[in-house]
Amino acid sequence: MAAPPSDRRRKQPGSRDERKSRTRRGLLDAALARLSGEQSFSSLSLREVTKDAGVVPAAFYRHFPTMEALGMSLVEESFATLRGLMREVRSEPLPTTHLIRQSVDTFLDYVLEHELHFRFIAKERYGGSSTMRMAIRQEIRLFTSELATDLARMPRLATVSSADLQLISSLVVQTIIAASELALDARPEDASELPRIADEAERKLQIILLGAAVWRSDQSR
Amino acid sequence: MAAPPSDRRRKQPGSRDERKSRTRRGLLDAALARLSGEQSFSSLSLREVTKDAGVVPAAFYRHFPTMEALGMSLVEESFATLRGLMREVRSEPLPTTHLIRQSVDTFLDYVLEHELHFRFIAKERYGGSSTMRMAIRQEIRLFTSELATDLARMPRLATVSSADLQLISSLVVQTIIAASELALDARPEDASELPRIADEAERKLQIILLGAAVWRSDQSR
DNA sequence: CATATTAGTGAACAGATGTTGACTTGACCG
DNA sequence: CGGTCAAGTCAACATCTGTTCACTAATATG
Repeated sequence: MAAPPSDRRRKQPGSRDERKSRTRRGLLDAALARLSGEQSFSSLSLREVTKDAGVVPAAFYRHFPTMEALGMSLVEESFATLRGLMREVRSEPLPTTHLIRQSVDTFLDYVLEHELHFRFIAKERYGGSSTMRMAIRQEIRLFTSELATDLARMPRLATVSSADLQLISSLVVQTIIAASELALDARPEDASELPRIADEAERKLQIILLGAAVWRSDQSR
Repeated sequence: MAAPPSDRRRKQPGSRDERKSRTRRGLLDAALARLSGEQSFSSLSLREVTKDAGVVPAAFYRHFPTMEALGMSLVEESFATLRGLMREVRSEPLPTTHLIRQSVDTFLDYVLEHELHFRFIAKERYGGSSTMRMAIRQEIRLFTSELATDLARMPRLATVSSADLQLISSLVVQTIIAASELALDARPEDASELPRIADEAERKLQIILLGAAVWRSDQSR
């Protein structure tokens, strides 16, 4: 008469470590999924996360001491994927024509591919706790510096000082971030929206690089 | 022997409407104050707001149907003050030298003067509900358009088409917003931080305007 | 002056929240 | 094989949440 024991623990396969890191991923993914909606991280509850991950609330503490810690992990892994993009781009030969347009397209594609991570960053960049904000700002600063060394290789920026390169890179980054945020909010039903955003970003970058090339020589005002 | 009745309702002066709008302000201010800390709007509870405003939770509904409505009021009044700044600036004669630097300083001063409002906007610009985000984006678009008409009066931009002016204005706005967000997070104990932020913004704007002036003539690539 | 409005009260509710402790049960290792 | 370790469970807790309802008392109105 005894029915087969309805075991709620039914994730069978894998060693102990594998199973642990799998539910850890489950928690991170559950949080990311929730954050793609209307909620912000600080309004996200531990219980919601564990529920979506298919785990009891108390199990959360086996993986993170607090929600804040989970948030920091999300920041870290978001920028880890971004570094992946940079490595990828650098390994390929640079296009000689339409370099700006191609870079914009590549970046925006990447953002949409990792939509949830970038949505999270966009929200927490200014909305999160101060430790989170500082962590994100630090990562962006790092990204800006790396981009600056890439910009130095452009012929028309050959004569620019490294301090000015930093400035220009910061302008480029803030422009591409703004475009990313628009792209994330673009309604998928309007297919013309994304190219328009890319167009605008491209033109902005052209203006910036144009100004940068004249910048030094005009230093005297 | 009867002590004077310890009336909890003790905001005496004013007509009924005055008192109503005073507690309404109290609610708005309480929310703003809370949001200057670590919380985000979506994690702000109705009870916290009413408690700080010195009013019982149920009284909230006499002023707003929901927290979301209070948030929209905050958006509205934040940008109302910003329009105030624009009117102010336009009524004064434009400085003929250091125009960019003076504009940057004026704006950043204004941001710090209305710190709480701008902190709120910074957080909710990407962290809030989609209706809030859209409202903020719309207001920024409006601001961008108005700035574009002002830019048109600059001698070196006289030949620029209105579509391009819009583009340039958007660049200027995104730069000044980025500077504002940095200024809001500047540690007050380091007095050198604010001028550095203003310096950076000034130089960025110079690059942009420089590029804009050459832009049209370079249209052929 | 009598009456009607209405901002604010106070208590109660059903539900959600973070954190705890003692427990099970399967994988690991000697 | 037998003991240890740890991921996950379960139940309980005190606290906070939004919303409701009937109420009070002061202002406004006719």
